Amino acid sequence: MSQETKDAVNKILTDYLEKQQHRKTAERFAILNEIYSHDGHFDIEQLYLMMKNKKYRVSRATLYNNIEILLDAGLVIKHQFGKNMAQFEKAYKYKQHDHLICNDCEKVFEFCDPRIQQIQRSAQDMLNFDIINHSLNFFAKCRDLKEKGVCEHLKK
Amino acid sequence: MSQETKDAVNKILTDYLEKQQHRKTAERFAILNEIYSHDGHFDIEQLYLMMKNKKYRVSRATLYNNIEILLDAGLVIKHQFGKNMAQFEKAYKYKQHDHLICNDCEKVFEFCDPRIQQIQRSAQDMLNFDIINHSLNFFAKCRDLKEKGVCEHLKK
DNA sequence: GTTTGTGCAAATTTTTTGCATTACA
DNA sequence: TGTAATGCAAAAAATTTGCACAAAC
Repeated sequence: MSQETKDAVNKILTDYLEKQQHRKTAERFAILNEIYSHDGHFDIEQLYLMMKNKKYRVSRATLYNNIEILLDAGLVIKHQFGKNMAQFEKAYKYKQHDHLICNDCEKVFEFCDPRIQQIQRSAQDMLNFDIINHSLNFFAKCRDLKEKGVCEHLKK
Repeated sequence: MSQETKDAVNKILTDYLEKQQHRKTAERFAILNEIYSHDGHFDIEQLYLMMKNKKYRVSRATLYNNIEILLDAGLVIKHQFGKNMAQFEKAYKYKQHDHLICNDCEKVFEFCDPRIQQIQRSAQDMLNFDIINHSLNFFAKCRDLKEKGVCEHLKK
């Protein structure tokens, strides 16, 4: 990640922790750093393994505790793609996108559609909420698999 | 539920089971019936408890197995509202809707917006899939709680 | 110095699996 | 009758909790 992004997310976390009167521990910044060093989705176990052999090895309990803080600070977003295991993703300056999950091979594809913002505005005004984030998942079957019996995704 | 709906979903399940060459067991129809006897969201444990004291008491394993069949048959839809426990809901002739989850009290609100269908069409054509269903969740903070310090939802 | 946060291991919760038994086809 | 489905209990997977120790403030 770029140095600007790195600085920006560290500042956001610092400000958040001060505002919430939480302590600025080394682990919290190490976790944030690790998350922002990778693209794509991850779960707690993957994050644990990624950090395990690096300078900062943190316990799973600490990861579970701090992912909540990062979620609340808006630095991470949480996904539930149908499996019973939460997936996460960095959120800062990472382009808004949603997901299509293949029912056949379970692969996750991304797409963007600005119209979701309009739906969001309507919903929050109707129900009198301020929407912090959203999760839109489409569950689908591959046309190629249905029509030709094979598809590109299953090969990989 | 109305008798027509009852008949219709039983027919859908019968056809599905025949097509898939799965057996038409009493448990499968009992589970379907129980699900269509209630409105709202439920998890496997609640379904288990609801059936526990009735004429059909089924094991949790059977519920887990058969909810997959009902999902695949399009008779039930699955939600993940942020907790690590899947929630389900009947799907047949139940108006399409999505959910807004309050980050403060965890209550779930429903809303409808036909524009989601347009997004769905764009996404499936771009990625070459046929979308079977979708899940759109908004996570939000209550304006009343923020502005007045109290909100209607927390009282209940 | 106080108190929050961390690490570890144990406990809990949710879901899956193995296997003997039942019952659909 | 052969085989898929069920029930039960045990196992696995994911997350939470309790407590002693470490480290922010």
